[in-house]
Amino acid sequence: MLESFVLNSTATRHDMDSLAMRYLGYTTIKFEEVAGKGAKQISFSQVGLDEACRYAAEDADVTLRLHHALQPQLQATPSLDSVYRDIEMPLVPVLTRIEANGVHIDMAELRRQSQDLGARMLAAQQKATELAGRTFNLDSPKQLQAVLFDELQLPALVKTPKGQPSTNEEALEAIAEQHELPRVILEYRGLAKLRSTYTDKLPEMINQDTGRVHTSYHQSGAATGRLSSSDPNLQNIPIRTEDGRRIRRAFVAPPGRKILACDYSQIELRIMAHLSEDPGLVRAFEQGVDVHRATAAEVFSRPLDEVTSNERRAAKAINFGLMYGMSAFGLARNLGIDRGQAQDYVALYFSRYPGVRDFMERMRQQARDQGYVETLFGRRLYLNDINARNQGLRAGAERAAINAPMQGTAADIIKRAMVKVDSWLQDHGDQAKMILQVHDELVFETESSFLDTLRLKVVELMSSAAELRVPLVVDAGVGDNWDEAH
DNA sequence: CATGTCACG
DNA sequence: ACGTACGTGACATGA
Repeated sequence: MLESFVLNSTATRHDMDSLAMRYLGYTTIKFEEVAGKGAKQISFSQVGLDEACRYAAEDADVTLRLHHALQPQLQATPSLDSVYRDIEMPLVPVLTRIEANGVHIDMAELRRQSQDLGARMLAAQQKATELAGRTFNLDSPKQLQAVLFDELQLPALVKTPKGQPSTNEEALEAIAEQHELPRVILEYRGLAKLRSTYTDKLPEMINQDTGRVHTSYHQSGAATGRLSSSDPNLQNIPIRTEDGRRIRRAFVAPPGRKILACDYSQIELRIMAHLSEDPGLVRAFEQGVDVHRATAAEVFSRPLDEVTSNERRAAKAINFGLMYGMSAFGLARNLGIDRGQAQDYVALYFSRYPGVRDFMERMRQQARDQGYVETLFGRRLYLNDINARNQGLRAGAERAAINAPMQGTAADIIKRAMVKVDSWLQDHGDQAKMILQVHDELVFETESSFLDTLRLKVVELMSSAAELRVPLVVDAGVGDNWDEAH
C-alpha cells in the first residue's frame, strides 16, 4: 500500500484488491465473497477452513507479488525510494503505537455539555418555529430552503453546486439583516454540529477495555502526504469558537499526568520562504518578527510598529490565500473589499516578494512540463488535470501545484519528527506517550515529573526535523487538558 | 448512496 | 463568460 502511495499518491485507491488488478491484472477473492455483506455478514472465524485458507493464503501471495512489481519502480527514482524507506516505513510502528495509546476522555464532562447544548437547541428550535409561522425540520436543508426562499420570500444569493438555493452559512449571513430567522438557524446549526459530531459521539467511541478513544490514522489517504484520521476523526476537534473549544477540555490527562501540546509555528509559510528563497520573506523569519505584521508593513509601506490591526488582518488573508493559489476575486470576497482593491494588494505583494511570484510560476511550469510537483524531500504529487482543456479543471490543478509542495513538505517534516520523538520515547519507558497528530501539532500525555524533560526534548527534535534557510519554531504548551495546553 | 453542510490544519 | 483558496472526515436528510 505504501509503495503504491509513494509511487503515485493520486491513484484513487491503494488497497490490495485494486493494486492486484492494476499491477498484476489479477482478480482477488473479495472478503465479501467469503463472508457475505451487510446484516448477513458472518465473522471470518465462521468461514469454512478450505475457503478461509484460499482467501488468506492469497493475501500473503498477492502482497509479495505486488512488492516484486512495485519495489523496482520505486528504486528507479532514488528520492521516492527514500521517502518510502526513510519516512513512510519507519512511521508505521509509530502510528500503531499512537493508535494503541488512545486518548483519555472525560465522559461526564461531555455528557454535561450534551445536556447544555440540547437545552439551547430546543430554545432555538422554538424561536425558529415562531419566526417561520410553522414547524419544520431544522436539520433539513430542503425544508429550510422552502421556508426561507418560498414562504418568507428572502433572496437566494448563494447556489449549491447543483444550482439549488443554498442555506449554508454564507447564504444565511447574507440575509441575516432582513429577517431574524437566519440568525436563529445559524445558532441552531452551530449547537447541533457540536452535539451530534462530538459531545454525543465521542463517549460512544470509548473502548470498553482501555477506557480511552482510539482513532485510526490513514497513511495513504491524502494525496499531499498528510495523514488523515477517522472513527473518530480526532484531527477536526473544534477550536475556533468558545463553545467548540470547550470540547477540548474533555481531552484530559489522567490523575498525576499532564498534557503537552507542541505545534509548528507558521510552518507552511516558513516552507514557502525556504522554497522560494525570497529575500524579504526569509529576512522576516530570520528576524523572528510577526510575519503577518511584516507583510503588512511591506504591502502598505509603513514601519512595523505603525501597522494597524486591519492591515495585519488583510496581510494574513493574503499570506494564507497565496499558499492556496488564490485569485484577486477570492481575496476580495474574503476581506469584503472590491476586486480592484484586492488586485492592487496582490500586485503590491508580488512587487515586494518577487521570489514568491517566481516560485509560484515555477511550480505551475514544472507541473505542466513534468506532470508533477515535489516536496523538499522528493515526494511527488501528480496533477492529472494540469493540461486539461477544461479551464476550471486546469485552474484547480494549478492551485494544487502551488499548494502541494508546501502542505506536502510540512507533512514530511512532522512525519520525520514523529519517528525521532517516538524513538526517543521508546528509551524512556512509559513515562510519556504520543497520543495525537493534527497536521502541524503533536500531543503527548506524560507523568508530571517527566514534563520538563519531555518538553525540552520534543521541541529540540521537532525543530531539527528539517534544515531550512529559516528557523523552524515550535510552540509548546502544558495543561491538565488539551484546551489548557494551547 | 448522493447531497448539503460544517468541523479541522 | 464563468468560476473563483488547498487538503481532509462526519453527520442528517431523503431518495
